[in-house]
Amino acid sequence: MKYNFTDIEKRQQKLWEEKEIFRLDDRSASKPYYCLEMFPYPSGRIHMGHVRNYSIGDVIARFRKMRGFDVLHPMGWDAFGLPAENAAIKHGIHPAKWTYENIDYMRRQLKRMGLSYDWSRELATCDPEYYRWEQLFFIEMLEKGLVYTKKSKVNWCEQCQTVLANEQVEEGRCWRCDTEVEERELDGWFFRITAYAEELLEGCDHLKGWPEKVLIMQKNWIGKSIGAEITFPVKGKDQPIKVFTTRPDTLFGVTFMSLSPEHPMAMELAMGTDQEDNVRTFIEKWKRSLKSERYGETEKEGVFTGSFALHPVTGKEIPIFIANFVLMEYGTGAVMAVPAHDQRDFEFAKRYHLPIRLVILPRDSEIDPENMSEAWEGPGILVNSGHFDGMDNQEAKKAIVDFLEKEGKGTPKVTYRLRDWGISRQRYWGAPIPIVHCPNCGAVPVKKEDLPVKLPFDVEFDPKGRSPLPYLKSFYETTCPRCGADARRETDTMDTFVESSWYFARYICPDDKNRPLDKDRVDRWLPVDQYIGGIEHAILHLLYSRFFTRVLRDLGYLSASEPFDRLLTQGMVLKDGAKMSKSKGNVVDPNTMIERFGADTVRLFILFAAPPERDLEWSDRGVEGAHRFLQRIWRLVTDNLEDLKNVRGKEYSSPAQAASRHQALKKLRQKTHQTIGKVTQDIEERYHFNTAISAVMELANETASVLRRESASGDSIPEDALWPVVLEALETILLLLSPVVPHITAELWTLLGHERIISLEPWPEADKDAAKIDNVTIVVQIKGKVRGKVQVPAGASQEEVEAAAMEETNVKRHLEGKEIRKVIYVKDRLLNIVV
RNA sequence: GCCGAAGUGGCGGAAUUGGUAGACGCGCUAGAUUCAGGAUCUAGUGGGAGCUAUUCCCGUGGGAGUUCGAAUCUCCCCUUCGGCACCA
Repeated sequence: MKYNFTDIEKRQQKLWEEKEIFRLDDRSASKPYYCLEMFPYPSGRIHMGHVRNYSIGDVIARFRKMRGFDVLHPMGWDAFGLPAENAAIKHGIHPAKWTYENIDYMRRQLKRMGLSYDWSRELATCDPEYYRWEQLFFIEMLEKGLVYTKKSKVNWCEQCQTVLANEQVEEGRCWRCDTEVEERELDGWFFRITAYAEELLEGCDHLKGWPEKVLIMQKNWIGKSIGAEITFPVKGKDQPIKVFTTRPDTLFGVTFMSLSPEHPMAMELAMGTDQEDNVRTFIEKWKRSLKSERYGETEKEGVFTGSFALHPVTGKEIPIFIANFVLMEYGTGAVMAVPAHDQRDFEFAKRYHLPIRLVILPRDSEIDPENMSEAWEGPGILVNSGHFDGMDNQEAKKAIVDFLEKEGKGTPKVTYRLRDWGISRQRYWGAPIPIVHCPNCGAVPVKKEDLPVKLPFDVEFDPKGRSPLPYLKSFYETTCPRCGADARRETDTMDTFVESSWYFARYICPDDKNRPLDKDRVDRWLPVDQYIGGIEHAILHLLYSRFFTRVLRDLGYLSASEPFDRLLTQGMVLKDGAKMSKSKGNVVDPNTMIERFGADTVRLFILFAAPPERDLEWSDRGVEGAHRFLQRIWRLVTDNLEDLKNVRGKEYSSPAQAASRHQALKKLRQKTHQTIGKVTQDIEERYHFNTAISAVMELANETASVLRRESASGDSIPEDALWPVVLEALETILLLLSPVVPHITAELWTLLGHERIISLEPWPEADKDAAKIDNVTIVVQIKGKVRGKVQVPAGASQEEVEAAAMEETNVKRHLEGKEIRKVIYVKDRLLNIVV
């Protein structure tokens, strides 16, 4: 019988669909398990990254199901986004049509992979029935003060004709098209993610099932700094300048002050001084410079303002500079400069010949205050610091802030790097922001009962790429929900990351027409037990989802604080050492591979070639190898089908009895049950599918070798003993492999005469007695070098093993004339004799 | 610059807690089968030495250390990848 994977896969998939075996009734589940993979953007067709992502998720979902869990395993589409609009401009096809056609095609592709999704829960985020709820959240967040609008400097991508969030700018470039980002002043809507900064940071410590790497990236992104805000009076002015510092201990080392060129007082300080022209020139030059020129480590430059601040403790005059390296967005836009203990201030002081005043003396290294070559940023003892002298600098931080606070000159302060999430996009293909701009009332939310604000379909696309919405009268012309006056509808749409920040919750109740989330149902399933996706979302999507979950919790929609209990970040799929991409021409198309080898082979290869978190090198030879293995399994069952089927009909020995009748069978049975243990552990605890698969390969090899020896040496093993043990081994192989290669195992399972679909079978349990090893090989080392091996019964005492070891000729040879000083014995493993 | 991860045969990788380094697969070599190729099967496959023995030496990026014993722990260095990047 030939392994006709095309027919088999088609037939099995049809059967699963007809019998709805992966459909879940979430309300009657007694052992809920939520397995989720990041949903795809319907870009056209799936790529190997998707294949890997979904194969990993499918093994976990199928495994859990066989372990008796009620598995929620949904799939949907992250369907809003710019490529759809670009396609519209380029090919004249409507974004909706383009998107839904892609969804249809990609859904077929996913189905061909044999993934165990409950397709009845499928959703697309561009569906008004989906985004209407998001508009509702927006309004409720607005009511709670979690949404606000402001005019601000934003990241603008000219190519995409839209604003980008901070998280979407990578090295000063657009995350999507790599265009250099410009700065623009624009009105925009913001989600107050900073209100949750502390909670999001603190939450990282409880996400035990997340990779450390992702948590560190999130923590860094939130960027908490503990310090103080200190007020410096300005000589001859009423208004003081506030600075933020994490080093209040260095307060007495302040010799000047640096302001950002964007600081509101920058120009004012220079007015009327002889520095006025210099400062104006400097600021103007800075404003003209590109963001990319300011970015990174550029030469420190600045200009004196002509004004002086007064040291809050000593009252000494401190020159105020404008400096190119001071960021307006962080802290207060002004810094107290301590050149002796901050490298940037040090470089600046050197360049402009400003005094350097040492106030922290390191304990063990010598510093010559006259000839410092770099700032000392380490710990030490305070000097030149008035009555704080002699104090440890860590203690001094608190002491000085306490002192300033008492004097009314400073307060403890915590600052975060995280900025609020700008969600306005000047794009068409997104969820409309449910706001109306009224000349009398200002920005007014749409009435909840009027939701959704539907995205209009009959639009003309602008070849320059601008959104058509601001030009579409029928859309923007409206009346104020509050006063009824003629008003203009908001024409920006929401960042598509908003949709993906809560889709995992909607999958639980996609059928609910009356509310976004049914709390009772949602609370049973969230957080997601296992989430799987690419590392590229380490900050973006994963941070936004964590934020959104907390918002929904505080709006009363659900109880969870975290969306994802465990997170698995899979590595990339590479070809010839590089990420697959059209421009490099190293793309391997999943379709081609599935046609040539079948979905099972592709799944098997991709899971076998590397552990999931690591990058995976695509290898055509490796795929052939995976296919060969499946062929072997196929033959192993079909070549012996009659004998195997006979086992149940005839009065054969039970596997346990049969094993006791022949050594080779005992060994095979032992291997069978050991493999169950190993595979279960590898999948359940470690997600190391590669080693799980290799363990099954070993069992298959052992089974084949028993059969081969049997046929070669005639009838040394009685049939009624052989076949029960071989059948047990083969059925175990099928069950253990079924989450990985569901089609071939299902087919063979049926051929062996089983009525029930293999995916509905319980996961095998290892028989501890059968798996037990009775003889172990103990390594005998002499001074840590292997000199021999001895066979002893498992659990043998040190005396027994020593006695056996002394019989070994090679061991004897090495011990000759030497004195045994010490013997180390590790039970069932090794004996080390030290001479 | 800072933070993090990784470095093991010709290749992908294994070694879960410090205890036989190289499981499993790919590739390669030889043989069987075959008209041939492919497929399949069998045996071998880290390097070196060798009185061919149940042998010895070397070997997990490099160097030191801890230990009876280190791919695994500690310190220093090198390389690659990822993240952040003047965050006061």
